[in-house]
Amino acid sequence: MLDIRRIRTEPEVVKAALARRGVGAAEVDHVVELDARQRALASERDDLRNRIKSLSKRVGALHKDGNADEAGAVQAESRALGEREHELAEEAGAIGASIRDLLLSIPNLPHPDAPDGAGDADNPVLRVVGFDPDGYEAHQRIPHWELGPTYGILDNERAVKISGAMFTMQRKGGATLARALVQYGLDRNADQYEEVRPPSLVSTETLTATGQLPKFADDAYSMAHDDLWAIPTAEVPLTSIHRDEIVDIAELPMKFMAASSCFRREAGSAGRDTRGMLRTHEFDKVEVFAYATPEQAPDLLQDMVARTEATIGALGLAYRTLEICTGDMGQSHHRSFDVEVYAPGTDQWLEVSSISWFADYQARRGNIRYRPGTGGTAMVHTLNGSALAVPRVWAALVETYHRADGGIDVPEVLLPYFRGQTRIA
RNA sequence: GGAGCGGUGGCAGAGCGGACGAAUGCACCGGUCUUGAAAACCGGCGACCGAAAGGUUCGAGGGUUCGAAUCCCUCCCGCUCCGCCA
Repeated sequence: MLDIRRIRTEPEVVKAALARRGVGAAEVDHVVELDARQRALASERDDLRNRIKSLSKRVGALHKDGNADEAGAVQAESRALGEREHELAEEAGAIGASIRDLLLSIPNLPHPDAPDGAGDADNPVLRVVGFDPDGYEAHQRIPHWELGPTYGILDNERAVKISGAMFTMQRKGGATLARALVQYGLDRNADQYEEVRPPSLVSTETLTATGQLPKFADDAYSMAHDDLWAIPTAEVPLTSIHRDEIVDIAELPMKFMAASSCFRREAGSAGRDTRGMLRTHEFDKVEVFAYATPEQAPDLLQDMVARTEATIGALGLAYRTLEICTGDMGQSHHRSFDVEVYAPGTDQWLEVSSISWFADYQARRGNIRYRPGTGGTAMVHTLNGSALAVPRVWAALVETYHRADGGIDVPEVLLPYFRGQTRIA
């Protein structure tokens, strides 16, 4: 959510920033217009309330003096004002609600340094690490959706029987690999991040704070009987840990990490990149998250990117890092980077991490504040990133570590999680 | 799910129709004193909207009233007991 005061005082700046994302100005103009009306009504309403208050005090005083007649007259006057006040309050409230609805749908402003672009094709590649296109053998060029069933470590046919299309099931070493990656992802960040095991089902309010609602309700699973949604990422509950609180500036930055299942309906993407483990309705992910001051945020963002790169690199996988251009940013993003891993069998760069700085966009939705020390309160900044998203890393590992003589090796850094085994299969 | 009790400022906790944005204590921030600190004493101290005047805010939303933290209704949350359960 953008700051309404900013929209009010510099609408042209806001519109120009939104234009970089390809977003039109109609909503901004509408907000400005509604805001002016709302404030005029509120002012009139407040004036009436003030008069009603003074009249009521006089009624009390008059009764005390035994002057019942005059008290009755004042009561009648106050009652009339009250009717008008009620109308004004209702109208102002309704306009206020539409303003909020509009604000919730307007995306965040991109960072000045974020590259301009129309879509994902315009995301600049910042660096490519460990990639040699000719460095892969024929046995590494077999996609994981073939290797998986061959070695009995991926059983999607039965996952579909159990739950439907786009669900996966890992077995034996494949299941161990999925769980090992979760543990590994947490261990890589335990030096600085507090581990959290958050709820997987959250309220509408919680899902609204991060930006999934109201606009992207179709992308999330919801419970029929309760006001609950299945989380699409641990970012959602982590962001709401301090919702509606004023956090102590001395504790910033506050860093959390969590492993969770992530649930996504993937509405509209059926049949796209859905083979094997590429896109599934449920997957595991380790997420890192921080509340920070605006000053702390840029360095934290870079640190999160560096951590993810190191985590992937240590697995012996090739990866590349892209910055997300204005045309490809998520609604809540201020500045964003993706890390993609190379899967030789699939022969694709697979997005395994998205690391983003949200500025105060989510904090305003969630009312998460701190005291900057210059008087008053300010919204915190939020950042988060995938430390390790399991399925695509799983795919890249299985393909990369497939051996010429059969079998799949366990990457060295994952050996501690494999109960003494050195083979995934 | 049923019964009972309860939700008030950062925390604890009074108030239960009329000057209540709300006593008191703790915490916090200034000051006096002190070499410094503690103690003591003095003063300050919620948030939100608004340029200001002013308004909002006692779990949320409705209602009664000239006037609601206080009365009524609905909902949400917590605690205790019962039921069910990994």
